[in-house]
Amino acid sequence: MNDHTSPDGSTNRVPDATVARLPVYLRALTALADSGTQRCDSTQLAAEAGVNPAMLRKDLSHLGSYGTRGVGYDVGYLQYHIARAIGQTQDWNIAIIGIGNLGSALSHYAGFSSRGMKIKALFDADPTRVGTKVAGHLVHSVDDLEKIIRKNAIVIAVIATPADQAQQIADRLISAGVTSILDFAPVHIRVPDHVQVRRVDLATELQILAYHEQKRSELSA
Amino acid sequence: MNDHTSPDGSTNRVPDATVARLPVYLRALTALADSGTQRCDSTQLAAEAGVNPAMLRKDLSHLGSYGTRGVGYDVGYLQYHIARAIGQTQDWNIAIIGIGNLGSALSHYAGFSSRGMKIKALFDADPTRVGTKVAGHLVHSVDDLEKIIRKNAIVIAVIATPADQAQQIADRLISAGVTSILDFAPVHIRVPDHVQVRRVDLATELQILAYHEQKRSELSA
DNA sequence: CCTTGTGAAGCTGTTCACAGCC
DNA sequence: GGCTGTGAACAGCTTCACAAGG
Repeated sequence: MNDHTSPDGSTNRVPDATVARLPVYLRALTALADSGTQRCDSTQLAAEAGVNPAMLRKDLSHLGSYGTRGVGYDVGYLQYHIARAIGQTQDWNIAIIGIGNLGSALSHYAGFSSRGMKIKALFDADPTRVGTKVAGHLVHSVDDLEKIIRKNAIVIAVIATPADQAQQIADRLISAGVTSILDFAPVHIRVPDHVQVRRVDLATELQILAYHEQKRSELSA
Repeated sequence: MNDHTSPDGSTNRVPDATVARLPVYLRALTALADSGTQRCDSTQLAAEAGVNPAMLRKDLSHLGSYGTRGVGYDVGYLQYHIARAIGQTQDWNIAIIGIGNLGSALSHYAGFSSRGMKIKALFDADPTRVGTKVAGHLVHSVDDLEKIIRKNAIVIAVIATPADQAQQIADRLISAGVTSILDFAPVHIRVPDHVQVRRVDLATELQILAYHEQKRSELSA
């Protein structure tokens, strides 16, 4: 037995790699639950999530002991405990800055709200977009960024602006209280230590695939 | 000195973690070049890319020895060699399947073509979308998938369909010759060993940020 | 003298294999 | 008997610190 989520509420470190997989497990469990499955073992769940069963068990062991030896896991029970661990029991208000093609697509994305991510404010610098509605949300002027972020106490924001504006927008978001940023702009943004940034680089993903394709074709040379 | 890209063309293994950062370095170099910088050292370039200078140097050492001790790197020279290493000297034809909000945004994304990724074909299952033009490209019926993929010898494809169609589309793509898939659908897709998949999960990225936000707020409890 | 390129050390993450428990 | 939970072995990645070399 382990220390995990101690009775007094003090929790210990879950490895980053594990944290990144917990939402995947949760999604896999939801899929099982939707298909009427009430119990599963680590092999099934791992297959659904696309990982090795040993890794799944090790990951879950960082949260606590929510399975039954010789039997497996109760889908609903495990679902609840993972959801709890990753903060899925509460909703998070988010803002999206830059309502171009990508920002607009993100605004429409149904996967956010089903995961507890509530879009609370959209911003754009283009006066022809300000005042329009996208996916049912009013697009605010970026001039009102600080005011609206503060008023709604938003701490998670998505940057979908052109590269040359990302740093400046990040600085303003942080000054208004944002402490987590998802960055789609293809530049590294500099932030203070207390702010976390995750970057998603769409072109880079394709370049990584292309690298391996190239290696493959070199073999036939 | 090292074995690296041997004279006979046989290359050796570059670590995956390095491959994933090479496009970032290339982008950083392009930014420097655009601002008129001709020479840089590992500290500058690493700062631009958001990594530790030692890691940058170690990464580059897997490609060869393209710097000058006591001086630094020639921007254009290094740019060329990284571009060469990741296959950026040729263009890659890609297909996008699922032209909803996300697929449409990806079709418009300028960052692809500037990185050598040429959109060659768009597909959708919705008859009201088939035949329309998105970002200058005709949307084909998914019925013609195999035919068009084969005709254009496309090996890299992007799946932006709903989750429940992703596996079936992947199977069809692979049967038509695709060997690299970028998957935006929130499910793990099963593929043969010779096919590589990279998954981008937008909601998961926000959930990871939320996890750390939650940890933070627990401290004040 | 300055910065690269790189062994070696240290760290993190993954897999194995089996003890523990139902 | 069978599956979980986990120590121990392993593999890969990052950082350090310095020798090599312009």
